[in-house]
Amino acid sequence: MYALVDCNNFFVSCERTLDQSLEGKPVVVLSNNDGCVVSRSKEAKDLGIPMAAPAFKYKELFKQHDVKSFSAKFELYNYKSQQVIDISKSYVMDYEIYSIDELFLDLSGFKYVDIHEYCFKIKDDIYNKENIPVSIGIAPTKTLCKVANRIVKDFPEQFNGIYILDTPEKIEKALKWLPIEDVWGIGRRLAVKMHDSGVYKAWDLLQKPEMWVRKIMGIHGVRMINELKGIRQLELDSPSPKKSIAVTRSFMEMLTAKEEVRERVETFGMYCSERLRKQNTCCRMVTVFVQTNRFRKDLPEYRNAITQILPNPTNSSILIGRVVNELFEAIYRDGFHYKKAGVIVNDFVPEDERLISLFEEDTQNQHLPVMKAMDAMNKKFGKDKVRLGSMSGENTFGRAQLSPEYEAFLKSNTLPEANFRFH
DNA sequence: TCTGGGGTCCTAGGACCC
DNA sequence: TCTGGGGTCCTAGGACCC
Repeated sequence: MYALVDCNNFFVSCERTLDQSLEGKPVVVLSNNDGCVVSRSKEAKDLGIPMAAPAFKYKELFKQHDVKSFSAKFELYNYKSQQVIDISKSYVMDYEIYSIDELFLDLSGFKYVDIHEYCFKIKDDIYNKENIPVSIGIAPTKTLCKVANRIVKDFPEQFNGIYILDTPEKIEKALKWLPIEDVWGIGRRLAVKMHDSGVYKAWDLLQKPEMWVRKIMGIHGVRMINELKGIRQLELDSPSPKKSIAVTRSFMEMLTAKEEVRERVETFGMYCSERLRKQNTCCRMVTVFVQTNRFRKDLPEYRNAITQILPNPTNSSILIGRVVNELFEAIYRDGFHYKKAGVIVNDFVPEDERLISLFEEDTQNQHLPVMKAMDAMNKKFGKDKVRLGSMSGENTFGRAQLSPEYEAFLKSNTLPEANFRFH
């Protein structure tokens, strides 16, 4: 059996560890620029605030019901996440970190242990030490763990945070209850196709011929069906180095000056380079994109992206910055109101296995010591203390004022690397 | 006034090879 | 008259996840 440990409304729970008085009140956490809602307490959900709700549309409601809202504090969330992982993994031999607020535990080999009781101990331990409430869903496959977790959350009084989905009878009952769109791996598009074909519950999908599923959903669908039947198709993954790194942001205000956009894009490129060096890889591809505000139908729309394959893999901020600049020049058009831009790097090779083109000058190795020194100084003295001349050094992204509790937290903790998948 | 920021995997089609 | 077939690699786009 696997267990899925899922932190309840994780970002909000993290905020509550800093301020106990938030307990029992409606609380939301907002994305960058305080744009939209990314985490909601139960009380906030009950007020009808949907996930990803644009904050400006709900301002009145927030005021009316005294909803507390916070800007995201990712250092805090990453730190708490690591604490939860450390506690959970101490109970098992094998585990998989699935996201910032979820991890799978391998319970095979626990034949003679009362799994239910054991998972209660994990849950209580996490709550006692870290003040983070979790739900645990237990089942023979990952997909069924997700279902079990959903059941825990939908029937809180009945299950008290833990549910085991093990017998065929329980599985059948659960799948006849679960809407198809809530199955792990069914997104918005597939949900529509499912409804069109009369599939409304997870159970209905199992009644469809395999060929049909294969045609509509590809190989995912076949795996999904087996997983729902309790036949294991997905193993626990061991942590793997990233295959792409992206730094993208929406701007607080729309930008019309070329140099302002350039400065941001160059900064994004530098962040990408830093993250490449952190995992000791070089990239062979760089992509730059810019776009206008797609919600402003009154303004002309423009979006473009361009990718360059590098002759020699690199993680030098200087070399990547140069490429980013060229690409930016190639796609930037005057006369638009830019709202968002980003840099994405991919196609990685380990730093020490680079194959060098014979015909292109390669200065990566000259840059590396300087870059590593820059990284070390930034680590010691704070983010962006040492930077390239092209960066303005201004804080270009908005963030609300930090609470005193959070300032205290930042001072008192050595923060772990922020390399989790989001959420 | 104001709408997030990351990631992964799969597939179809084209280029190219013999 | 008649115009191969199989394979790989790459890329863009689409789907999904949190």
